[in-house]
Amino acid sequence: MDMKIATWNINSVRLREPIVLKFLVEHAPDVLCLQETKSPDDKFPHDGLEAAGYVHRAVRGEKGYNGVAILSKHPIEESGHRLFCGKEDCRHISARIKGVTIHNFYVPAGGDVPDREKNEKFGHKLDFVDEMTAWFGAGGDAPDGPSVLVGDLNIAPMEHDVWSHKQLLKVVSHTPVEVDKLNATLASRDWVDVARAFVPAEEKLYSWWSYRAKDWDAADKGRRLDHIWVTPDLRDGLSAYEVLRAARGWEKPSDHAPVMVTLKP
DNA sequence: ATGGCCGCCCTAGGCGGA
Repeated sequence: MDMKIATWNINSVRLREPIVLKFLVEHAPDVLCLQETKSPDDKFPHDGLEAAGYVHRAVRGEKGYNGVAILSKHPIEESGHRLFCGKEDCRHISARIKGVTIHNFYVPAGGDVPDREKNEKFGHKLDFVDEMTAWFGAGGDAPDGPSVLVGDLNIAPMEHDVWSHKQLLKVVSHTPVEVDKLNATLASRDWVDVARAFVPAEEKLYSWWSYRAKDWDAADKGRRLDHIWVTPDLRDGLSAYEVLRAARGWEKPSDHAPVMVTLKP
Protein backbone atom coordinates (compact mmCIF):
# COMPACT_ATOMS: atom_id res chain seq x y z
CA MET A 1 0.00 0.00 0.00
CA ASP A 2 1.24 3.45 -0.91
CA MET A 3 2.25 5.91 1.74
CA LYS A 4 1.70 9.61 1.09
CA ILE A 5 3.67 11.94 3.35
CA ALA A 6 3.15 15.70 3.46
CA THR A 7 5.09 18.51 5.12
CA TRP A 8 3.77 22.02 5.78
CA ASN A 9 5.02 25.00 7.73
CA ILE A 10 1.62 26.06 9.02
CA ASN A 11 2.55 29.27 10.89
CA SER A 12 0.13 28.66 13.79
CA VAL A 13 -1.83 25.40 13.77
CA ARG A 14 -4.61 26.84 15.93
CA LEU A 15 -5.24 29.84 13.68
CA ARG A 16 -5.10 27.65 10.59
CA GLU A 17 -6.93 24.55 11.77
CA PRO A 18 -9.63 25.10 9.09
CA ILE A 19 -7.17 24.92 6.20
CA VAL A 20 -5.31 21.99 7.78
CA LEU A 21 -8.60 20.08 7.78
CA LYS A 22 -9.36 21.20 4.22
CA PHE A 23 -5.96 19.90 3.15
CA LEU A 24 -6.45 16.58 4.93
CA VAL A 25 -9.89 16.05 3.37
CA GLU A 26 -8.81 16.99 -0.14
CA HIS A 27 -5.40 15.29 -0.23
CA ALA A 28 -5.69 12.56 2.37
CA PRO A 29 -2.02 12.07 3.17
CA ASP A 30 -1.20 9.10 5.39
CA VAL A 31 1.10 11.36 7.37
CA LEU A 32 1.25 15.15 7.79
CA CYS A 33 4.30 16.80 9.33
CA LEU A 34 3.78 20.36 10.55
CA GLN A 35 6.25 23.06 11.56
CA GLU A 36 5.75 26.37 13.36
CA THR A 37 2.69 25.08 15.14
CA LYS A 38 3.17 27.85 17.76
CA SER A 39 1.10 25.91 20.27
CA PRO A 40 1.78 24.34 23.63
CA ASP A 41 0.85 20.63 23.55
CA ASP A 42 -2.16 21.09 25.83
CA LYS A 43 -3.65 23.61 23.41
CA PHE A 44 -2.95 21.62 20.24
CA PRO A 45 -6.17 21.13 18.20
CA HIS A 46 -6.37 17.39 18.84
CA ASP A 47 -10.14 17.02 18.51
CA GLY A 48 -10.51 18.21 14.93
CA LEU A 49 -7.57 16.13 13.74
CA GLU A 50 -8.84 13.07 15.57
CA ALA A 51 -12.22 13.48 13.84
CA ALA A 52 -10.44 13.80 10.48
CA GLY A 53 -8.92 10.36 11.00
CA TYR A 54 -5.47 11.36 12.20
CA VAL A 55 -5.77 9.42 15.41
CA HIS A 56 -2.01 8.92 15.91
CA ARG A 57 -0.10 12.07 16.76
CA ALA A 58 3.31 13.01 18.03
CA VAL A 59 3.46 16.68 18.98
CA ARG A 60 6.16 18.84 20.45
CA GLY A 61 5.20 22.47 20.90
CA GLU A 62 5.95 25.51 22.97
CA LYS A 63 4.27 28.84 23.55
CA GLY A 64 4.51 31.38 20.77
CA TYR A 65 7.31 30.04 18.59
CA ASN A 66 8.54 26.96 16.75
CA GLY A 67 6.77 23.66 17.37
CA VAL A 68 6.59 20.47 15.28
CA ALA A 69 4.03 17.69 14.96
CA ILE A 70 3.51 14.42 13.10
CA LEU A 71 -0.11 13.39 12.41
CA SER A 72 -0.79 9.90 11.12
CA LYS A 73 -3.63 7.62 10.05
CA HIS A 74 -1.41 4.65 10.91
CA PRO A 75 0.07 3.70 14.26
CA ILE A 76 3.22 5.43 15.39
CA GLU A 77 5.48 2.51 16.25
CA GLU A 78 8.02 4.64 18.05
CA SER A 79 8.57 8.38 18.41
CA GLY A 80 11.31 10.58 19.75
CA HIS A 81 13.13 13.84 19.42
CA ARG A 82 16.62 15.23 19.62
CA LEU A 83 17.81 18.53 20.98
CA PHE A 84 20.04 20.62 18.73
CA CYS A 85 22.59 23.23 19.79
CA GLY A 86 21.85 22.41 23.42
CA LYS A 87 18.48 24.18 23.22
CA GLU A 88 15.10 22.93 24.35
CA ASP A 89 13.32 24.65 21.43
CA CYS A 90 10.90 22.42 19.53
CA ARG A 91 12.57 21.95 16.17
CA HIS A 92 12.68 18.18 15.69
CA ILE A 93 10.40 15.21 16.19
CA SER A 94 10.52 11.74 14.70
CA ALA A 95 8.12 8.85 14.32
CA ARG A 96 8.42 5.35 12.87
CA ILE A 97 5.34 4.54 10.80
CA LYS A 98 4.99 1.35 8.74
CA GLY A 99 8.65 0.68 9.35
CA VAL A 100 9.80 4.03 7.98
CA THR A 101 11.43 6.55 10.30
CA ILE A 102 10.17 10.05 9.57
CA HIS A 103 12.19 13.04 10.80
CA ASN A 104 10.40 16.37 10.91
CA PHE A 105 12.69 19.44 11.19
CA TYR A 106 12.27 23.16 11.63
CA VAL A 107 15.72 24.63 11.00
CA PRO A 108 16.31 28.14 12.46
CA ALA A 109 15.60 30.94 9.99
CA GLY A 110 18.90 32.63 10.76
CA GLY A 111 17.98 36.32 11.07
CA ASP A 112 18.83 39.03 8.57
CA VAL A 113 22.61 39.37 8.40
CA PRO A 114 24.54 36.42 6.95
CA ASP A 115 27.53 36.85 9.25
CA ARG A 116 27.85 34.87 12.47
CA GLU A 117 30.11 37.51 14.01
CA LYS A 118 27.37 40.12 13.74
CA ASN A 119 24.28 37.92 14.03
CA GLU A 120 24.14 35.04 16.47
CA LYS A 121 20.97 33.69 14.87
CA PHE A 122 22.94 32.99 11.72
CA GLY A 123 25.55 31.15 13.78
CA HIS A 124 22.78 29.10 15.41
CA LYS A 125 21.45 28.12 12.00
CA LEU A 126 24.87 27.04 10.72
CA ASP A 127 25.59 25.08 13.88
CA PHE A 128 22.18 23.42 13.73
CA VAL A 129 22.77 22.17 10.19
CA ASP A 130 26.27 20.97 11.13
CA GLU A 131 24.74 19.00 13.97
CA MET A 132 22.24 17.39 11.61
CA THR A 133 25.13 16.32 9.38
CA ALA A 134 27.05 14.82 12.29
CA TRP A 135 23.98 13.04 13.65
CA PHE A 136 23.11 11.35 10.34
CA GLY A 137 26.72 10.76 9.34
CA ALA A 138 29.03 7.82 9.98
CA GLY A 139 29.86 8.74 13.56
CA GLY A 140 26.34 9.80 14.49
CA ASP A 141 23.66 7.83 16.30
CA ALA A 142 20.54 8.71 14.33
CA PRO A 143 18.24 5.69 13.86
CA ASP A 144 19.10 3.27 11.03
CA GLY A 145 16.78 1.90 8.39
CA PRO A 146 14.56 3.38 5.70
CA SER A 147 14.07 7.02 6.54
CA VAL A 148 12.37 10.17 5.33
CA LEU A 149 13.57 13.63 6.34
CA VAL A 150 11.09 16.46 5.86
CA GLY A 151 10.58 19.97 7.01
CA ASP A 152 11.22 23.65 6.72
CA LEU A 153 14.99 23.61 6.34
CA ASN A 154 15.02 27.36 5.65
CA ILE A 155 17.65 26.95 2.92
CA ALA A 156 17.02 27.01 -0.83
CA PRO A 157 20.11 25.21 -2.11
CA MET A 158 19.94 25.28 -5.90
CA GLU A 159 20.02 28.13 -8.41
CA HIS A 160 16.42 27.52 -9.46
CA ASP A 161 15.17 27.07 -5.91
CA VAL A 162 14.97 30.89 -5.75
CA TRP A 163 13.45 33.49 -8.04
CA SER A 164 16.81 35.20 -8.58
CA HIS A 165 20.01 33.36 -7.78
CA LYS A 166 22.10 36.47 -8.30
CA GLN A 167 19.94 38.73 -6.13
CA LEU A 168 19.71 36.24 -3.28
CA LEU A 169 23.36 35.20 -2.98
CA LYS A 170 23.76 37.47 0.06
CA VAL A 171 20.28 36.89 1.43
CA VAL A 172 19.92 34.46 4.33
CA SER A 173 18.47 31.19 2.97
CA HIS A 174 20.56 31.13 -0.20
CA THR A 175 24.11 32.12 0.83
CA PRO A 176 26.94 29.81 -0.26
CA VAL A 177 27.88 28.91 3.33
CA GLU A 178 24.34 27.74 4.10
CA VAL A 179 24.07 25.84 0.84
CA ASP A 180 27.39 24.08 1.43
CA LYS A 181 26.30 22.99 4.88
CA LEU A 182 22.93 21.73 3.68
CA ASN A 183 24.65 19.78 0.91
CA ALA A 184 26.86 18.19 3.56
CA THR A 185 23.73 17.07 5.41
CA LEU A 186 22.35 15.70 2.15
CA ALA A 187 25.56 13.69 1.68
CA SER A 188 25.58 12.43 5.28
CA ARG A 189 23.33 9.52 4.42
CA ASP A 190 23.19 9.82 0.63
CA TRP A 191 19.75 11.37 1.01
CA VAL A 192 17.72 11.74 -2.19
CA ASP A 193 16.29 15.24 -2.73
CA VAL A 194 12.83 14.08 -3.83
CA ALA A 195 11.82 17.38 -5.43
CA ARG A 196 14.72 17.26 -7.85
CA ALA A 197 14.14 13.58 -8.58
CA PHE A 198 10.85 14.72 -10.14
CA VAL A 199 11.44 18.30 -11.27
CA PRO A 200 14.52 19.07 -13.42
CA ALA A 201 17.16 21.28 -11.80
CA GLU A 202 16.70 23.90 -14.53
CA GLU A 203 13.05 24.41 -13.62
CA LYS A 204 12.04 26.97 -11.00
CA LEU A 205 10.45 25.34 -7.97
CA TYR A 206 9.31 27.11 -4.79
CA SER A 207 7.43 26.24 -1.61
CA TRP A 208 7.41 29.65 0.12
CA TRP A 209 6.25 33.11 -0.95
CA SER A 210 6.59 36.13 1.35
CA TYR A 211 3.52 37.73 2.90
CA ARG A 212 4.99 41.09 1.94
CA ALA A 213 4.60 40.77 -1.78
CA LYS A 214 1.60 42.70 -3.03
CA ASP A 215 0.61 39.85 -5.32
CA TRP A 216 2.59 36.73 -4.40
CA ASP A 217 1.26 34.73 -7.33
CA ALA A 218 2.00 37.27 -10.05
CA ALA A 219 5.33 38.39 -8.58
CA ASP A 220 6.27 34.74 -7.95
CA LYS A 221 9.37 35.63 -5.97
CA GLY A 222 9.47 32.33 -4.15
CA ARG A 223 12.03 30.08 -2.55
CA ARG A 224 12.16 26.30 -2.06
CA LEU A 225 12.65 26.14 1.69
CA ASP A 226 10.56 23.04 2.41
CA HIS A 227 12.15 19.73 1.61
CA ILE A 228 11.52 16.00 1.45
CA TRP A 229 14.51 13.68 1.43
CA VAL A 230 14.55 9.87 1.47
CA THR A 231 17.27 7.31 2.07
CA PRO A 232 18.49 5.46 -1.06
CA ASP A 233 16.58 2.28 -0.13
CA LEU A 234 13.35 4.22 -0.77
CA ARG A 235 14.39 5.75 -4.08
CA ASP A 236 12.86 3.07 -6.30
CA GLY A 237 9.55 3.44 -4.49
CA LEU A 238 9.14 7.16 -5.22
CA SER A 239 5.95 7.51 -7.23
CA ALA A 240 4.74 11.12 -6.93
CA TYR A 241 5.81 14.55 -5.73
CA GLU A 242 3.85 17.77 -5.54
CA VAL A 243 4.04 21.29 -4.14
CA LEU A 244 0.43 22.34 -3.47
CA ARG A 245 0.88 25.90 -4.66
CA ALA A 246 -2.89 26.48 -4.59
CA ALA A 247 -2.85 26.34 -0.78
CA ARG A 248 -0.79 29.55 -0.70
CA GLY A 249 -3.94 31.23 -2.05
CA TRP A 250 -6.41 29.72 0.42
CA GLU A 251 -8.27 31.73 3.06
CA LYS A 252 -5.86 33.06 5.72
CA PRO A 253 -2.93 31.14 4.22
CA SER A 254 0.42 30.17 5.61
CA ASP A 255 3.30 31.71 3.67
CA HIS A 256 4.44 28.12 2.95
CA ALA A 257 2.68 25.60 0.71
CA PRO A 258 2.34 21.91 1.60
CA VAL A 259 4.78 19.55 -0.12
CA MET A 260 3.89 15.88 -0.71
CA VAL A 261 5.58 12.64 -1.66
CA THR A 262 4.06 9.23 -2.38
CA LEU A 263 6.08 6.08 -1.68
CA LYS A 264 5.28 2.65 -3.03
CA PRO A 265 6.36 -0.34 -0.94
C1' DA B 1 11.98 45.75 -5.39
C1' DT B 2 12.97 43.54 -0.89
C1' DG B 3 9.62 44.62 2.32
C1' DG B 4 5.15 47.59 1.68
C1' DC B 5 3.20 41.56 6.01
C1' DC B 6 2.14 38.20 9.34
C1' DG B 7 1.19 35.84 14.27
C1' DC B 8 2.50 35.54 18.81
C1' DC B 9 2.27 37.45 23.47
C1' DC B 10 0.31 38.28 30.89
C1' DT B 11 -3.38 43.49 24.52
C1' DA B 12 0.24 46.65 22.58
C1' DG B 13 4.46 47.40 20.76
C1' DG B 14 8.30 44.20 20.27
C1' DC B 15 9.99 39.93 18.56
C1' DG B 16 10.56 36.44 15.11
C1' DG B 17 9.90 35.08 10.64
C1' DA B 18 13.13 34.69 5.84
